[in-house]
Amino acid sequence: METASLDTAPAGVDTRERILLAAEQLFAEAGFDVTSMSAIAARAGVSKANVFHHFTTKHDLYFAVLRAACRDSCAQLGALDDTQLPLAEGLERFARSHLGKMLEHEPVARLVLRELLSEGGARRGQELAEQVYGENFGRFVALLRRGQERGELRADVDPAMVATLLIGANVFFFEGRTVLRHFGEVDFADDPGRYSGMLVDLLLRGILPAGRGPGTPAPEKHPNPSDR
Amino acid sequence: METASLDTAPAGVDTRERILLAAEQLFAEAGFDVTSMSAIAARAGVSKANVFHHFTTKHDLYFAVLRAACRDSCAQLGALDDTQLPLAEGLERFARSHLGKMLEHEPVARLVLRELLSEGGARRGQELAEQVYGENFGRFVALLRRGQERGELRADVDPAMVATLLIGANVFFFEGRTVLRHFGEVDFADDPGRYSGMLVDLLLRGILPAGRGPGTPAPEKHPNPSDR
DNA sequence: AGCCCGCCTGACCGACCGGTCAGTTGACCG
DNA sequence: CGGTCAACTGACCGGTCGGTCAGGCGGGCT
Repeated sequence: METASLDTAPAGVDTRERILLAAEQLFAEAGFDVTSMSAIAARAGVSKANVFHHFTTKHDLYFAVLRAACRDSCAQLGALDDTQLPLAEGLERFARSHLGKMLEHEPVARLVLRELLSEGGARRGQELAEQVYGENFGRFVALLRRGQERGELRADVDPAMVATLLIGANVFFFEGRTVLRHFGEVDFADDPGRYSGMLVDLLLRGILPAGRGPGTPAPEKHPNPSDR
Repeated sequence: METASLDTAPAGVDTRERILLAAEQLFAEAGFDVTSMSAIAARAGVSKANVFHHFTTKHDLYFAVLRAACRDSCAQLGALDDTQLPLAEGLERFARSHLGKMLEHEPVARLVLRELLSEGGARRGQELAEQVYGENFGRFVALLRRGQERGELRADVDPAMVATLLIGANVFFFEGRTVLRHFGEVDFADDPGRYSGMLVDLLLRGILPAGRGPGTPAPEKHPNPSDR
């Protein structure tokens, strides 16, 4: 059952990943404290003692899940800084991609966001987001800065501020959309494409140099999600 | 000990609020699941059984804390919609006030934000934020819409989107500042006044009608926090 | 063969959880 | 004075938690 002749279980290393998967799902659903090791073991189809055989402690397992999740979710965002797109298009592409990835991997995103609020954010959030997210943030800021040097961005704005604003808008949409949905004034809570469109539209007209409008004076009056 | 002659303990109703206060602090620090009723009782200086005498269940106590917290934090934001300020100033004032209140009542804010991610957000978040935060959001959007009718706001932007973007930026600053602090590119993580200034600057130049700049062509190159 | 060593399990432990209960106190009312 | 009731307490309950332990199993090395 382990000579790799079967399609399901190549070796004992497989159960380790089954445990990781089960833990990721359960942690993301209910959080660290509510999820019990017994439940993880049950979903993974192994004994609880076996979980402790692979991961010395509950926190150890949690960090392993967090690390793997961040690695996966970040690896997919790296392929946009080499493109020499005009800034407007690069921004739009990044915004859509970033929000899309969050929505696509909702459990993991919730897991990471919850970690931010967990008062250990000063310590855990530092080492985690610093190691993993800091890299992507830096790349994004560098992209903006290059655009700024090329004159596509107002000279008196802070690229880091622009990046923070865009990422923050996406994060808030992600975590607040269930509430936004019930605000009568909001009609974009279920349409991330439209949200991204309006977001970069708002952002651009504030970012572009004063006398320098985008190619078309009014690029899209009602940014429709027809490109999806 | 209850004839109101003493300065400390007017009556038995006082312990109820001591319990509420202790619960608010502990829930905000560590979350619902981690906080034990024993710990709440200990901090309140009463027996655990007494806590259960005043609140039938742990969830009951939690909801009481949540309700009181939202009531308090929202009551302070209501006094800005009657002002007939120019839009730019109203925006700036709202942004600063909103972010300030969050930072000022950090434990409560964390408590509410955590509730958003708690997968029951579809139900609890609805009834909670809909009842309490929906009102303020609506007032803010109405303020923007009035400014739009007066021509101070581009006609083709969604006021609800502007409100979402501003509030989202504030929320993200609040929950992310401990991580932002460690990004070398960010130098505003510890200066909410500067953040608000840059935020509305970015927002405004995207909001104002095309041919209609603010009173001064470049209102502030480096928005310094000297007004604090 | 004999041995070893990862992988894995059921049974178990002490600690702590949310919640209950019998009972004490003390103010108020007749 | 006795009776009532809310406020309050210490002791306690069943259950679950994270984590441990002794040992079974089975394949690979010598």
